[in-house]
Formats: sequence, structure tokens, C-alpha cells
Amino acid sequence: MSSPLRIIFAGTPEFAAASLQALIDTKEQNNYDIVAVYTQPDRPSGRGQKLIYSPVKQLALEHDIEVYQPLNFKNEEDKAQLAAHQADLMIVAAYGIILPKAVLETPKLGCINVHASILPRWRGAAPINRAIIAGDSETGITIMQMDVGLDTGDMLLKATCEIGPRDVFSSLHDRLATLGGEALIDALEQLKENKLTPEKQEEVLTCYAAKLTKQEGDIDWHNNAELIERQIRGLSPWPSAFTHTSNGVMKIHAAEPGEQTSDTAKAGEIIEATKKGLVVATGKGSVLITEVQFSGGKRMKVQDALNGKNKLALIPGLTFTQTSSTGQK
RNA sequence: CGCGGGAUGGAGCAGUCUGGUAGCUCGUCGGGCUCAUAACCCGAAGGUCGUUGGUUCGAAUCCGGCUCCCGCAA
Repeated sequence: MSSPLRIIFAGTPEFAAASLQALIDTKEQNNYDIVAVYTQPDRPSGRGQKLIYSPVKQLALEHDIEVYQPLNFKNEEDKAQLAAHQADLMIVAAYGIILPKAVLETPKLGCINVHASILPRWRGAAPINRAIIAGDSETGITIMQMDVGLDTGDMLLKATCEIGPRDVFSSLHDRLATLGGEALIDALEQLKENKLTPEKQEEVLTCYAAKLTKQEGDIDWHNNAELIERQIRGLSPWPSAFTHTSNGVMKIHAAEPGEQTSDTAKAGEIIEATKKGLVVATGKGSVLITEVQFSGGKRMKVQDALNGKNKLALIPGLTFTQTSSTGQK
């Protein structure tokens, strides 16, 4: 084996950290040299005003890898600094910063991206959530050569993964994160041997995974049960599906298709409240809500919620409402 | 100093204002009833009340410091 592959890694959240971890785990045997890690600048987030290090930054620090956090790559200094690493390759995973052409062309082998969907379906920011919400039965990881467009580059390698009927964002995310790391290593090894064949994305099949907004979580109980149930599973734990109860806003973290239906119940009405969960009527069919969270409290099983102070808001016959139907933002 | 809620047996909560025997709904374990059960009946175990200092004859409760958790907002 010749000189090590000089790699720059760029990523921010947990999903990206899994890929970085995979690189770290295999760098000895595969001869990788992770010369720098790029991640978004620390921002005051969370409560208070604490600066939280991104998962990628934390991992990099644990392994004594240099971390860079430029705002963007618009100024020459940042570009020069990037070039100074003399990298062969830059790996980007959920970095969250647009890379201009000049940056993409800086490393000898360019930049490759770990994307959490089977492209060209679900280009963009929230592919995992969108796949669940749309009811896809399969998704996966695409490793691609980046170009100036948003997830439009040529595809190098794909790995698929099923979406189960009970999958919520977090469960699918974790599986994809692991799969992403594996696919990345796989791709790198094949790249070294020149075995990858770039494949163009078929334009007609593309669709974009738009960013999630808080408002999308506001459940319209007039929709049919399947749609609502997917909305709940795809948005948990953030921004999370929610509804209004007699006791304030209630987030809903997990749900399954309901078995019971009622001819008389209005959309949003609680039909049944048992240990198994809350059966709620919708425009068509019902959903079984199994995990909820009230303001100020932790998420909990419906079974537990029925024991405590919020039980009065969960009595059969009461109706959940959507924000827009009651007025106000 | 962004706003606010919270920490009490394994879980969810009450009790705190007005200091004085640790309470509720579940779960767990044992027993009973039943063709059977996630149902019902009887019984039991399980808590230094987040931490620390103070006030008091006496603190879950009043006062001060600290830690952690969560909602909103970003």
C-alpha cells in the first residue's frame, strides 16, 4: 500500500458522526488519514444560551482531529485553509453548508457525499423523514460524487434498507446512519481500485425532501388515518406531530393504525383510552396513539399518561383540535 | 442573564400556599375467582421526598446555593 488517502470529513449531526466513526474505526487497516474535520459553527442552541458542540465536533475532538468551523466558503481565507490540507478527497455527510464549485474541486478526487435516500428520490434536507411520511416501503443510502447542484451529482454506490410499518424517524435514522458508514467505507475501497462507475441521476425520477417545519406537525384529524399515522412516525422526535387537548398542546411520538372505528365520532375525537393507547377517530379510519408528551414533561407511554395529571384531557368523547381550526398561528 | 414547567417507592401523579403518622392510579410479587383473560376480588413488598446549607421542638412542605430533566423560542 502506498501513501495514505488524505481525507477531509465535513458533517454536523448524529447521522454524519456515524460515518466519521466508520472512518476512524477502519483508518488503520484501510490507510486513511483524516486530516481535518469541518462542521457547522457552534451556535447557541437548546435552552439557556449554551453553545453545544455538534456530534461530529465532539467525536473529532475525542480523537484529536483538527476541527474547522467556517460560516461558509465565500471568503478566500476559508478556501485557502481548505486547500492547505492537501486532501485527496473530501467526504460530506449532512454538513448543512453549501459548497461552491471552487471548494468541490479543491481535493484531487473531489467531494463525495453520503446521502440518506436512494437518489434521485428525496434530494435535499430531510430525506429520512420524507420517506416515512410518503409511505415509501424502502429507502437507503446513496454515495455520490458531488457537483454544484443540490444532491444532483453522479451516483457511485447504493445500499438499500426497508422501512417497516412501525419505523419512526429515530429508528430508521439509526439504521441508515450505520448503513451510511458501511456504504462509505465500501465506496472508498472500491474507489481506490477504480471500480466505481458513476451513474447519472434520471431527472424524471427526482423529488425533493423539503426541510421540515414546525407547522407540519399540526395534525389535521380530517385526513385519513394512514396519512396521520405516517406524519406522526416521520416527524418524531422533531419537530414532532402535535395536537391540542383540553390541557394544552400534546406531542405525539408514536402511533399505529387503529382497529376500531366509529360512525358517530367526529374527526379528532377520542374513541377509546386504554393501556394500549388512545384510539382517535380521523377523517377515515382511526389511529392508535401509543406515546405522547405534554408541555414540560417527558415523553411517555399513553398507559402512563392515563395515570397522572393529564388523564382528564384524555377521556373518551373529548376531541383533539388543529391549531388553524381554533384560530391563531 | 431569552420565557416557562419540573425532580416524591419500578412508571405517571397528589400532597408544598396554611410545617406535625408518606397518599392516589398503575406496575411487580403472592393468593383467590374463571373454560379463559389485558377483566374482577384479597393480600404483600417497595420511598434517607434531586443535592446541600439554614430557620424550627419538628421540614417533602419555609429560606439560600447547586445539579439534572423538559416545553416554548432560536
